[in-house]
Amino acid sequence: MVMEKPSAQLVGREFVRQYYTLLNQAPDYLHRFYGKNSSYVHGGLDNNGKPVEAVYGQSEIHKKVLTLNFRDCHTKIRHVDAHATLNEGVVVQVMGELSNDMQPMRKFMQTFVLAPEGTVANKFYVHNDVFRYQDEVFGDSDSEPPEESDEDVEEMEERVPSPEVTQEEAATFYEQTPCGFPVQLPDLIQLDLITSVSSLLQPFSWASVTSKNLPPSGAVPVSGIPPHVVKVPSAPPRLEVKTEAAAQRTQPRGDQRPREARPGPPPVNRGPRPGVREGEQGESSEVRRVVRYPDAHQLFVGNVPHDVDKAELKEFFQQYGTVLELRINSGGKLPNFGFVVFDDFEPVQKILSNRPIKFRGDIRLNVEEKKTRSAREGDRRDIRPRGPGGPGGPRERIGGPRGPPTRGGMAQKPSFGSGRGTGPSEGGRYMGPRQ
DNA sequence: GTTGTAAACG
Repeated sequence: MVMEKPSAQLVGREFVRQYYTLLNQAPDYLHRFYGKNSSYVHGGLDNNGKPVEAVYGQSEIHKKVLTLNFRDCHTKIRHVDAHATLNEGVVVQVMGELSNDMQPMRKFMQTFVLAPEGTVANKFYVHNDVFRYQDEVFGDSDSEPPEESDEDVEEMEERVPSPEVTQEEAATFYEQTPCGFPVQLPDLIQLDLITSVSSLLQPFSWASVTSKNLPPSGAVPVSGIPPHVVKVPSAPPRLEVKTEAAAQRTQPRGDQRPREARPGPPPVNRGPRPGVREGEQGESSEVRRVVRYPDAHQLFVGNVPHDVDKAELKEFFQQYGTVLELRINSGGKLPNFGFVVFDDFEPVQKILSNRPIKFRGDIRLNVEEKKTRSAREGDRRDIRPRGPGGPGGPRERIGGPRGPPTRGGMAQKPSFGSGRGTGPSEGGRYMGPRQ
C-alpha cells in the first residue's frame, strides 16, 4: 500500500505515547525499543555526584532498566518537540515530570533519537535515549521536588480519567513480540499512518487531558499532519500518559473514594507559576494567558526617566539575568516606575544587593523587590537590627543633631518618603535624592 | 514623586 511518510511530529508524538505507556505498564519490556547499538541513560548520579554514563546495547539497557526499578511510573508530559533529523531519523525531546513508585514528581528532560528500523516502513527504534532529572543537574535551587510531593500527586489523580486506549495499544505491543526476551531486532514503534492516526483520534483522546492551571506551553504542535486526518483540539495543554490500572494503584493515602465522590474542589493552592517565556512558541500564536509572576522574581523600579523605552530598560536589566517581561508605568507626568520580571529570584537579589543601581551613567534607579499591597502593609517590621549601641540611644551619633534620624548606615527606608518598610536591609540602599 | 495588571465560587 501507499504509505505516506508521517511527519516527524506525528512520529514523535506517537512514540512518546507508546514509550511512556510502556514505561508505566510494562517497564520490563522497555528495552525492546532499543537496538544493538542504542545508547541509554536515565538520570542518576554516581558516587561523585556526577551524572552517570550511558549504557549501550539492548541487553545492557535491559539490565539497566531493571536496576531502575520502575514501578507504577507516571509521567506528565509538558512538552514534546520532534524534528526530522539525519538519515530519516527523528529526534524527540520531551520535557515533563516523572514519578516512580509513588515518589514525588521530578522534572526531567529526555531526548530520543529514533532511527528507521529499516525493514519495515515507518518502523523505528530508539537509537539514543538521554534522560536527566532537572534536580540532579541543577542544584535544588530551581527545582523543588519536596513541596511537589503531596499535593501534586493528588492533583494528578484528579485529573486523570485514564485513557483506556493506551492499554490496548500496549497490548498489541506485546502480541507483536510474545516472547519475553530480547529479540534481535528492536521491536519498536510500529508506525503506520493508519494505526497511529486512528489511535490519535480515537482512543487516545485529548479529553483525557485536563487543563488545569497550566502555563500555555504544553501544546504539542500537530502541524504537518495531513489535513483530513487529524484535528486535535487547538491547544492541548498537556499530554498525560496514565492508565486505569495505574490510576487505581496510586491511590494516595488510602483514600479509596472515587474521585467523583470527593467533595470540594481539588486543592490547587500553588503559588503562581512563572509562565512560559515569551519568545519561543514558534508557530501558532496560541492563546496566551496572562501569568502572574511571583513577587520574588520581580523588581520594582522607580525613578525611571520618563523617556526610557522598554527595550532600553530591558536591555539594561538583562545584564543581571533573564528578563521575561518588563512593564513601565508611565502615566502622563507621573513619576515613572515599572516592573522587571526575571525568571528567578536570584537576579533580583543580585540587583538589590548591588545598589545603588546606576542607569545611563548617573541615574540611580530605585530598585526594590516588588511588594504587593498586603506585603506592604505588614512591613513596618521592627525586626530591624538595633542601631549600634542599643535601641534608644542616639548617643552613637546617627545622622547629626536634628537631622533625619538614621541616615546612611542602618537606615531602613531612607527615602521615598512613603515610609514603607523595606526589603532585606543591607547597606547601600537607594538614598533618595537623585543626583 | 512611585508598587499595575485580571478575577472571583464559595
